[in-house]
Amino acid sequence: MSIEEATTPIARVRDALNTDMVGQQVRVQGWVRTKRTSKAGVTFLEVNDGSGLRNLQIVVPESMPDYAAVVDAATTGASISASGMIIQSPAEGQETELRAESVEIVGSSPEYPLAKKRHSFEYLRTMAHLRPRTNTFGAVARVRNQVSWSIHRYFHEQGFLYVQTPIITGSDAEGAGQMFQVTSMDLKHLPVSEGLVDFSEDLFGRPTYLTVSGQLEAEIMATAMSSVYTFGPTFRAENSNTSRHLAEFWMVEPEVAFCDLDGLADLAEDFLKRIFSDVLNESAEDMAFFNQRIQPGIVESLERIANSDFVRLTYTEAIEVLQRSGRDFEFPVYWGADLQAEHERYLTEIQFDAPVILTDYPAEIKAFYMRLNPDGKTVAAMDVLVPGVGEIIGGSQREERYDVLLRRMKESGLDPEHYWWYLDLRRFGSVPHAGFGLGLERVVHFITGMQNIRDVIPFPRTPKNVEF
RNA sequence: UCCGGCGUAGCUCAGUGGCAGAGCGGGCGGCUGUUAACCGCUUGGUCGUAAGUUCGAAUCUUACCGCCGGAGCCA
Repeated sequence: MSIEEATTPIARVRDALNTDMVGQQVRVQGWVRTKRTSKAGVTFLEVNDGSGLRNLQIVVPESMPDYAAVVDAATTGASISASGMIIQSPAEGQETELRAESVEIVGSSPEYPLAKKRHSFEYLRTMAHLRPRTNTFGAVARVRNQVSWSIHRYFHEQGFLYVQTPIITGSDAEGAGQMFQVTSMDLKHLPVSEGLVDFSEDLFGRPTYLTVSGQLEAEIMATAMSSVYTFGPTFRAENSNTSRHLAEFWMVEPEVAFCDLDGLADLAEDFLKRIFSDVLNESAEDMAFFNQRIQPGIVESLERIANSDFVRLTYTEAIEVLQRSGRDFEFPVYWGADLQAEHERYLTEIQFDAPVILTDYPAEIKAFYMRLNPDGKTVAAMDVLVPGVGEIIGGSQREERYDVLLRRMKESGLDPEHYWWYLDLRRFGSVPHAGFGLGLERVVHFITGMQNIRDVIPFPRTPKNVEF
């Protein structure tokens, strides 16, 4: 590389596609998507660097030094660095192109396994190290980034404090499924005392687990800082084999002091609408791609949702709606039964065709920390259901009354001594508070219209899948 | 974990008891300011693994492994 080339400003592909750049001398670095050689003495390289969906066409003239060698090595997948001038393209298909004066092959790519054709998502999952280089997975990565930013921005603007809750926890029943156990002990030589593993030998001196939720710790922070949220990885050791579950996923959990269930539902609705409109505005190109190639109508659907009220009804009302529907459900509908996927789907896809916020579930089917309603049989719980994906948010007003919480804990078979600090929050300045959990992947799943949640996280962890 | 479906060329799939196939990709050649390029030729196989039935198995049976879809659990 000459000194002149080294000092040429680097342009991202996304910027080089802008007609404002015409006449600029730039260097573009990226990976070759396709190569087309014309015998008229010119080769076209389409290059992408992840900055956007569209590729930059680099026109390599035969007169360029090392033309034959460069063109030979610039195969699909190769990384290159090209210098030249951005010009207005004389041909159809793109507004600008780079007229190369020099092209350096940074890394060649013989026998690249991803052909220039459509691959099944199942096959691409076996190529998780290369699939970010495809249009679909590049777009997913950018939308996921946009959603993450939007989440932080929303809460920041609302005056929430971003707090970090632990990933390793000593609580063995946070109320959300099977947990992964964490240990530093040698599993081949476990210290055993009276037939049981002696955890006093373990690093923490007791059994520890990967967190399934940051909620309990977020409640601690909320009862000091008022409005907080966590945003981090969570883990479920369930043997779930579905298109909607992961063993490791990212969850956003706001927790708000001096807030009841109505306030929480308002927050959830405002929050979701904001994410949807942000993505539509700021990832328009990628969303147009999903709309065209993945799920026709998804853009219009998101626009409608962002601009209309969510349907709100209580569990009891939902049961009545389902019973009146005349539908022959596989699982019977009666008060006290947990709603099945088919019931949720009926409500959100057929009855209302909109997001639905269901509230006030029977206490028996919900967690111990949810606030008992005055009727004594329901709790102030809330699920937000969206068409296609189902439950996207689960939350509740928390039980702030010491005696009620203690009783509910015992009824759930939990040892109050393990939750002494959680109970303490109800002894010292207790306050009504509420919070919810939103699965990042569920949101991206819904927004992109991708069929499988394993395709909206770069490195999915599911049973028997941890290669990358 | 349960139910159902599927494992055949690098990829997507056809072949359902009698010679192992197509399209795409790869290679070679032609053509072209090209752009899902196009045209011709060509390459390419442990039919998931193991056992069984049969004169003969990719095809039928059994077990196992893997993948996909649905259900449950949930976000």
